[in-house]
Amino acid sequence: MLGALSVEPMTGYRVRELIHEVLGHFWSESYGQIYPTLGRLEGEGFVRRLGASRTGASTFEITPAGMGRLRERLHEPAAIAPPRNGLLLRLFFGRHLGPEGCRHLVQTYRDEVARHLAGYARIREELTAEDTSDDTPYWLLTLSAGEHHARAAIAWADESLAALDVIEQRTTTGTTRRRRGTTR
Amino acid sequence: MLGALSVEPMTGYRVRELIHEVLGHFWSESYGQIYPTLGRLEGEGFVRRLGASRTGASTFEITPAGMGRLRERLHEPAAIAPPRNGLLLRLFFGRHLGPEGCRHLVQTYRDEVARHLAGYARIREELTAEDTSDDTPYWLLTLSAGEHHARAAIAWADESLAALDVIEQRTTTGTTRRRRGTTR
DNA sequence: TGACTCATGTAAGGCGTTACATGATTTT
DNA sequence: AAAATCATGTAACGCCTTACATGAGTCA
Repeated sequence: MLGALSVEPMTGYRVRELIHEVLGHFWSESYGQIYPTLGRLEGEGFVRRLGASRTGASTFEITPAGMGRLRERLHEPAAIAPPRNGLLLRLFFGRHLGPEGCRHLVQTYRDEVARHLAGYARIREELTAEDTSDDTPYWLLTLSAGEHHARAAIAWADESLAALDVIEQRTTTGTTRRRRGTTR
Repeated sequence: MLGALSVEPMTGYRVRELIHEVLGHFWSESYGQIYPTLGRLEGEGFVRRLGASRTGASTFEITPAGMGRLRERLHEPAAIAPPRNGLLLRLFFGRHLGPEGCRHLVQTYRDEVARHLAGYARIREELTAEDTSDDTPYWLLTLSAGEHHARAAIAWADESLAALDVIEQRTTTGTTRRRRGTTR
C-alpha cells in the first residue's frame, strides 16, 4: 500500500490494479484488503486523502510520516510463509499417480513457467529502454529473480520428464537389466 | 493426510511430525488442521481407527476407499496460491531501503538457501543409498526441484549482490563516467 | 442508450496458525 | 521423582478472498 503510494498518489482501485499488473508475479492484494487498510492508514496519518474529484473517487497521497513508516516496514525481515507446494506434494506421492499422471503435471507446469519467462523478456525490454529511473536497478533485481527461477524450473521440468520416462520404462518392461531407447 | 497414511498407519501426532520432517521444504500442516481432518476423514470412511492402545492414542489406517480418494485428489490440478514474496516486494521498493539494506536482505536469504542446499546433499545421500523403494524415483524428483531452485536462488543472489555494489558506487560517487573496482 | 470501465465498500466465509489445556508414557 | 516426549483436542484469532451491492463517468 505505502509502496504503491510512494510512486504517486492514486485511488484504492488503481493501487489494486497496479499491484496486480506490476507486482503480479510476486505479490497480490484484494479489494477486501485494500480499502480497510487505506482507512486504517489514513487514521494513523500515514496517508492523506486528496481533494475528492467531483465523483466519489478519492485519491490518496502518502505523508512524510507514511514514508517513514514505509522505510520501517521495508527494514523488517520478510515473514516466511508456511510452504505449500501442491505440485511437489503430488510428485512425492507420485507412485499412486503413475509416471503418466506425473508427466502431465510437470508438463503443464513447464508450459506455464515458459509463458512467464516469455513475459519477462518483454518486461526486460521495457525496463532497459532508455527511460531508466532511480528505481530501475531495483526493479531489475526482481525481474532477474523471476528469470532465474523460471529457467531453473524449466531445466528441472525437462530433467524430470526424462526421469519419468525412465520410470515408466522400468515399470512397463519389468525389472530387466536391459533397457532400450524410448519409442517416443 | 491420506498420503501420509498411505505409507503406514500412524497417529495424528506422528503425521504432523512426518510432514514436518520429511515434507518440510514444500508442505506444512498444523495440529489445528490434522485432528479435525482426521475426524472428518474417519466419518467419510477414508481412514479407520485401529485398536487404540491402552492409552488414549489412536493409530489410523487408510481404507481402500481412502486410497481411491487419494488418487482422485492427486489427479486434481494443484491450486495456485496468490503470490506473496516479501523479499522481492522489499527489493522492488529498494530505493527507499538503499543498497546497503537490500544487500543485507539478499545476503540473509542467500545464507538460508545455502543451508537448505547443504541439507539436500545429505538427503540425496540417504535416498541414493542402496535401499531404494518404488517411491525413491518420485522422491528424487522433489529433491531435485529443491536443488535446482536453491542453486538458481544462490546464483541470483550473487548477481544481485554484485549489482547492488554497482548501484551503491554510482550513488556514492555521483553519476560520473569512470568507475573503479570495488575495494577489497 | 447501452455497455464498459472506474470506483468504493462490506459481509460472509474459508483456511490455517497459535496457544493453551490436559494427560499418559518414557527416559533420566 | 522430575523432565522430556508422545498425544489429543479446541478456542480464539488473523488474514485474506470471493462475491455482491452500488453507483458515477466514459465511450460506442
